[in-house]
Amino acid sequence: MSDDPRLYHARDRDVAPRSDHASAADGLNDAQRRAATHGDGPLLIIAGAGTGKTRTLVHRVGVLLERGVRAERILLLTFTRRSAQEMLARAERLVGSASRHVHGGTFHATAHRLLRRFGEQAGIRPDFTIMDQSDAEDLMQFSRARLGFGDKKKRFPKKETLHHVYSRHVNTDIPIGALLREEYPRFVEFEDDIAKVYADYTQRKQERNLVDYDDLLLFWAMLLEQVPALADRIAGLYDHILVDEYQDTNLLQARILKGMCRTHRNLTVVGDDAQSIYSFRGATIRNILDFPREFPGTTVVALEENYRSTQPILDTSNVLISRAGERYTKSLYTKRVGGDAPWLVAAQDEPTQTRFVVDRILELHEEGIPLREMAVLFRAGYHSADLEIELTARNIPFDKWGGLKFLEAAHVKDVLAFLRVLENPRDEVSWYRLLLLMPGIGEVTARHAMDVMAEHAWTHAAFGQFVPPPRARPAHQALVSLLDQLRSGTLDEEGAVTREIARVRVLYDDILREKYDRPDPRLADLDQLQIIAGGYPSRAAFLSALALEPPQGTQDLGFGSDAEDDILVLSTAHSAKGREWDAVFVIWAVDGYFPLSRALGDDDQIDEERRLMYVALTRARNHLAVAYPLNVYDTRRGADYSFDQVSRFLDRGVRATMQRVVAEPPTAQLPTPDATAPPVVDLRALLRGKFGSA
DNA sequence: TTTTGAAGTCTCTCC
DNA sequence: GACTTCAAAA
Repeated sequence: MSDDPRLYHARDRDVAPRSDHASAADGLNDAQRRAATHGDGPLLIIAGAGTGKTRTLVHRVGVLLERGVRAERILLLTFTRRSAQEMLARAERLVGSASRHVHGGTFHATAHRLLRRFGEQAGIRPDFTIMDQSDAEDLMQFSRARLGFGDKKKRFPKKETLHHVYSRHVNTDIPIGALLREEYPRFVEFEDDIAKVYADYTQRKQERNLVDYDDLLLFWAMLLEQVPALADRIAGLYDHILVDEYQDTNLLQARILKGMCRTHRNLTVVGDDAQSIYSFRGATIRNILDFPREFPGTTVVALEENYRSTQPILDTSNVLISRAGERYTKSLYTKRVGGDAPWLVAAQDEPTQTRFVVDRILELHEEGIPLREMAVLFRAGYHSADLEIELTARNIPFDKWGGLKFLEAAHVKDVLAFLRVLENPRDEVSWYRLLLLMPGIGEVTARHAMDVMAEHAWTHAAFGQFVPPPRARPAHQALVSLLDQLRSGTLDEEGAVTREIARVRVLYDDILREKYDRPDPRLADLDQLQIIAGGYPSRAAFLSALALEPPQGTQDLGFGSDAEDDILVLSTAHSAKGREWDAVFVIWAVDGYFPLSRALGDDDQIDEERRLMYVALTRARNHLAVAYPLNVYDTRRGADYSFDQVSRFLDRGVRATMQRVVAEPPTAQLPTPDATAPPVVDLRALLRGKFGSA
């Protein structure tokens, strides 16, 4: 729950004692020191890629502690759980255990903690369930259907679209109509109906005690802006607020920061406008560009000396980003000497590209670079499919970041639905999901069951009151007894959640085996889920943490990482942010892939894709290779083969900083068949025989 | 009337 | 390869 210490404090670990004479400001360059030792008042740190941003922030925390600021009065907001942990761990190494009580986490996790604590006084029941994005979309679908927009009289936006627009509206304050005109002109005519769906959705959430991601931020902002008594208490919790990756915050988050700084102005934000890559979720570069105006008297410090990459890699990156529109102009430089120009690798087709990357990885590995010091980056999760097959075939261990998440897998969500219904009997989304799993229960029966439960005020016994049609009776029976069994269990006991999942699986595993052709990997996922559950003190803590701090994938779960810690990383460019590797490969640098084709019409989106490419390139320390296949097998475009162009971001100027390499096609050629010779084996005849042609 | 199976339609990024 | 839409079976 909110007190789960793992989320907010640095992990306990051995700490090297600090010399009494050292200062947290030691070992920094001038600009970094200016930022770290800045006194009170707003501070904006413009930090280019690889310029020691994290280091500076960590040292600033150290300096604040040295000045006597109490750790628990410092709030460190980061973008991902990983960076929160990393920073707190580093702070602890720097200044010792004093830093252990610094509060750190993502905006959403922090909002969650505050809402559990203060929400009740603002009408939010403290036992709310957090919906992830797809849950929220499902709930939106209920509203859509209930209002009669499900019937296909006219093209009405899909639940994903409805949710996307809703979310953007909440995060950006842009009116619904404007969003529709901008992004979905064909739905402008439905504006009034869409507003009705949103009203229903909002009410539904309240009745069902559900909270979506956007609500977490929205309620936080509302507490600060509209409930003066609570606002003072909440803002009064902290004397210093530090925000990482500020370029990826949105208007709502900026409002929250403003509210949190009502009693003081000790706000430090760090960001790089050139790395803003989250506008799709409402992030706006304006936050960072307008910061000095919003907070008059801001001190601005720019970090431009790069400690990560070789100069040739920076040259390529600098030219690439110089094509972008509005930004804080800065040019990265390094004192590192030498280094090869990045490679621009032309490959005939995808297999050639794959082959090249794998061969080169092995080559570098031979030269002594561990696999974990190498990464392959791409625009979208599915771009690595061919590579994953090849790596598996050649026994190269890899870890994939981004893309399909463990928790988004249908079978994991299924099991969680049972737990969520126990936790919050009004959780309509989970009830629906769970009911549809049961044999003999379909959409109509499920709806009916939920109507009955609503009539009985969603009490625990309500489901038992429902009289199912004959076909569904065994399923109903089984469910009722399972839920009774689970509810009679003790809650706060060690390992209770794991045991609950085990009980659910007595029923669910059979359903799963029925549903999927290859059930084993999915059953293994559920084993993993039970293991993760073992780490949480209660069901509520488990469910909340899962929504806010999802494990990246099976490898994140503590398995494998010890047994095989030399693992290659495959990652989307988004998930790679904030990380660095000795050698980086960017694949699919092709127009339509990177940038993605759907961004092609829009200058702003193209700019964002360009920044994303910049993020990818600047992950590399010593070796950088950008590969593009010339011929693409792509059924989406109608043709089996299309001849593609190298990404527009690699224009003449950028290419001039790179060296060209031509990937050799895979050498293992099949022998050329002799068309005139008779077939050695007539497969068709064999096949006919196999089925005993009549 | 309800459920289930099959064909058809796309495919991003994350808290 | 996952999810929605459409038609057939119980």
